[in-house]
Amino acid sequence: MSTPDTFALVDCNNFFVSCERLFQPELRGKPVVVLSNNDGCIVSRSGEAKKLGIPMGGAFYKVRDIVARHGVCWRSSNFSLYGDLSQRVMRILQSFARDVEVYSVDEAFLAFPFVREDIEDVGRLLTRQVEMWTGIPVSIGFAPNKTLAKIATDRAKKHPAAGGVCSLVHASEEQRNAVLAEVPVGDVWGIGRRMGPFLMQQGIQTAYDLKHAPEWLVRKHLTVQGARLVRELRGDVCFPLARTVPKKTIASTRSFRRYITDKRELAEAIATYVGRAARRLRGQSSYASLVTVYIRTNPFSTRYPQYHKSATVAVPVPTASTPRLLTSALAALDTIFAPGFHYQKAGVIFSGLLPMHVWQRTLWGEGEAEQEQDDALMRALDSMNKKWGDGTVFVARQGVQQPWSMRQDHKSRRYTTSWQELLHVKIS
DNA sequence: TCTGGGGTCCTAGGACCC
DNA sequence: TCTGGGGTCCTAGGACCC
Repeated sequence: MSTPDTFALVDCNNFFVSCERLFQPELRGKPVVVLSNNDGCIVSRSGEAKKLGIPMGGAFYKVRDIVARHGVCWRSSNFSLYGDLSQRVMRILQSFARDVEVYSVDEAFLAFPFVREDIEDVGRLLTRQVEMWTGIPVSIGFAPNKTLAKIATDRAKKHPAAGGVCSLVHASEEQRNAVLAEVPVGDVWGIGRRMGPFLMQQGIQTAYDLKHAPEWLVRKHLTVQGARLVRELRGDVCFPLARTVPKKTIASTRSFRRYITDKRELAEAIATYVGRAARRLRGQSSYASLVTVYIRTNPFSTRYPQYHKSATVAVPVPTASTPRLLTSALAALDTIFAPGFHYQKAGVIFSGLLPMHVWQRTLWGEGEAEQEQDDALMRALDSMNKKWGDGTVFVARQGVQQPWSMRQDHKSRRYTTSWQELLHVKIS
């Protein structure tokens, strides 16, 4: 594939809040926030909530007073709803461009093999279409590469008069420089918490400064990824559109509703996470060869002593079988568990993933029958859970009560993915 | 009382080999 | 007396993203 001539980034505005508003019109025009798992952090804010100074990613309990004073509405996160709406948006984008990279739940890069004069009209058509068909407002930025498209999209959001569209495709060098000079260096895609302040210290305040950073500084202090980023600011293409490839690691981690001190409860949580991650592993037709388990106390706590540890074990034979992966995970837990601590979070990570068919081809018959049996059993389990709902069949070790499972006090219904929770509309 | 979850990529440093 | 150095592979951990 030759290098595309135009890149676009489509970004859903306040995505989780927009999803909640779609089915709860009473939330429109009000300050709204959506919280992370366990109702811990703020992960999405409406424009009204941003204006109140509620920080993105901040701890919810720290802004309780603002919430009370201004009547801010809040919702626990509802990922099955967001995932479903995300897919609908992405399908529409795929009808606009052949090359689409779904970058995250609320963002996608598009590539076009042409440069057109009327690209902003295309953008307006696209944003209208998405909003009309899904109810989700989006912004779009066009540019000659991904890094600049990201900047264009941010600009589109800041200047709503332009209809949620911004293009840097036809901008002259001077115009582009003027735009870059308004972007703080820390807001550039790929410059984070550590590099941002460091670059500022070096006198590099804006994206424009970074674009013109001296070569020695780029080589000495930026990673290869950082050097590519600088080249993209200059207009080169260093980050091509990525194809959808299988994940290299699959993780399931959660913090608990309350502290766990009991090893048996910790094992229940681990078993639950193994089940969840193993299902996603099978979803991409992979086997895992390594299982990592980690446990930790609350790093913010000053009341209790700190402890965190992880262990990685190789499974005897790469597998996607929940019970076999669980055996390895519990063995790993045995090596790291220490009594007397208040555990706040645990996680399971599968790595060393390989495609099932590749593995099976290299198998020499040894263990093949067992593996086929495992796979058949898991297929049956997955299809039952798909048919009758999650949690119909599970490994007993997961526990039934799960008193440690996460807190979600203000969760909206699964309007689009659960028959029991479908939106009922009265037609008179 | 209460601070998320799931990823990718890169680098440094140790082990090992010749 | 004087005890190398370069390459590769692996892993842990950091930085960054949404």
